[in-house]
Amino acid sequence: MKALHISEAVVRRMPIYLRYLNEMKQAQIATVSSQELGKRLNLNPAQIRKDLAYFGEFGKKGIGYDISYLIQKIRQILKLDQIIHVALIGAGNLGQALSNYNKYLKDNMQITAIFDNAPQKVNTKIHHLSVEPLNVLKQRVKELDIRVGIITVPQHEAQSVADLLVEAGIEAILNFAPAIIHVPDHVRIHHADFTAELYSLAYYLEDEE
Amino acid sequence: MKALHISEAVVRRMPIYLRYLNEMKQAQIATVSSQELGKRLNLNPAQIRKDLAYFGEFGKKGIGYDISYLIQKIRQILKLDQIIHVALIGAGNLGQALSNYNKYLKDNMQITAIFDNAPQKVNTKIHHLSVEPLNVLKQRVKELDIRVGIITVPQHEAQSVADLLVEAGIEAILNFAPAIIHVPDHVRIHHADFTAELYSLAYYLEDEE
DNA sequence: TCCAATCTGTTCATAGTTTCACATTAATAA
DNA sequence: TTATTAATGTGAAACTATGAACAGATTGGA
Repeated sequence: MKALHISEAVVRRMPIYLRYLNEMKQAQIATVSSQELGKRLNLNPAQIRKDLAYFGEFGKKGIGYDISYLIQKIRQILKLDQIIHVALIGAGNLGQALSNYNKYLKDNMQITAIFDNAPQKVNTKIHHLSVEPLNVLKQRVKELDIRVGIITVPQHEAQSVADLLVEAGIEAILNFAPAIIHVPDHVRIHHADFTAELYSLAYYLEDEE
Repeated sequence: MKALHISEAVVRRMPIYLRYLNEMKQAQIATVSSQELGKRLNLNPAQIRKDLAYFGEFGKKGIGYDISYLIQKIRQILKLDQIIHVALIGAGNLGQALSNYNKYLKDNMQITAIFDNAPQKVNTKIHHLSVEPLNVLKQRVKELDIRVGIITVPQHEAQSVADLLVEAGIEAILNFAPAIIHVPDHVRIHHADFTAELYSLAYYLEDEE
């Protein structure tokens, strides 16, 4: 069932499904159809059914999907049925903002350590975590079983931080710095690039005015 | 030259090109080949050539692309040859972090107003901009010629803020709230969803450990 | 019980995207 | 001047993703 390769587009939709399913569950709703999901998430219902079918037969004909069951399955698919420890590197404004999200993530992915080299930041607390210097990163990654790194340092430091994370044995990186950074093939990297996102929006503005 | 429809994938790569070209220009480099760009940005050179060729013939055979000229062209394509005024709604941690980026953006897209309804935030200053309440948003959007909105309010307020922006006549929205929000077809919306990005990374972690 | 309605999983067609491969052009060096 | 090298722009091929359509399963009501 899991032998074949799942496209990135499919994987990226799974968390979207998961989040909305969680909302529905909280609203005490028991089942949902692909049609309803599609309307809510602006997706084609056939696409949703197909996405889910890559991983198994989770629905019931005539009924739809049992929400609790589907949540459980998607969590398994995304490996969120265990706690994944995450390190944040860069305790600036953005880093602090992201550590706020920890509350949303707490059951699944957890920011477990924050690193920054600025002397005025080291040892300060951000949401009950002490900021630590980068020279202990490698050791702390091992100790805390950290598998994912989030880079929120300035652009020109991003590559060296990534190198450090790779050396520490991290498996995946989410990079917020506005730069393309390079990592070995065995490390997964996603870019969350606010400026690029904003610039591409400009393309769609009306001409002239 | 611009009659045909350009795919979103192409548009999203343009700011990536632009950013790296700007770096090269700063380093006093005059020309670049698609091969070199591709190596640096992890893209296939043919793809880069084709992307650019959608908009015109900017390169020279045997030479490559003149960096200054290409920067100018991409700016035109992305409509960044004018100042685009942007409103930020939500003066929380994330909103403050994003307004830091204003310095990177200052020549092109500029955060011109910040809105938030929390009484303890209204009238405080963030990088020389006063936080204003949402009830003046519509008026201020007109006055300041604001065309783009960035949503950094909590999830459950995101849709109503989007509605307000649409009503104020905004043309494009960048949504940071972890929710799918709905807008009319004439408004362009992009989602910058940190939690979804992080969750999808988990999929690529090694099984077991 | 049986019909109508609902909704999944999947096949197939369509649409879109990426990559290859090459004709063409420009610069450089012999 | 003439080969050689470097690099673009683009047609065609390969690959990927999306969407329509339908068989089959389940429910609920007549």
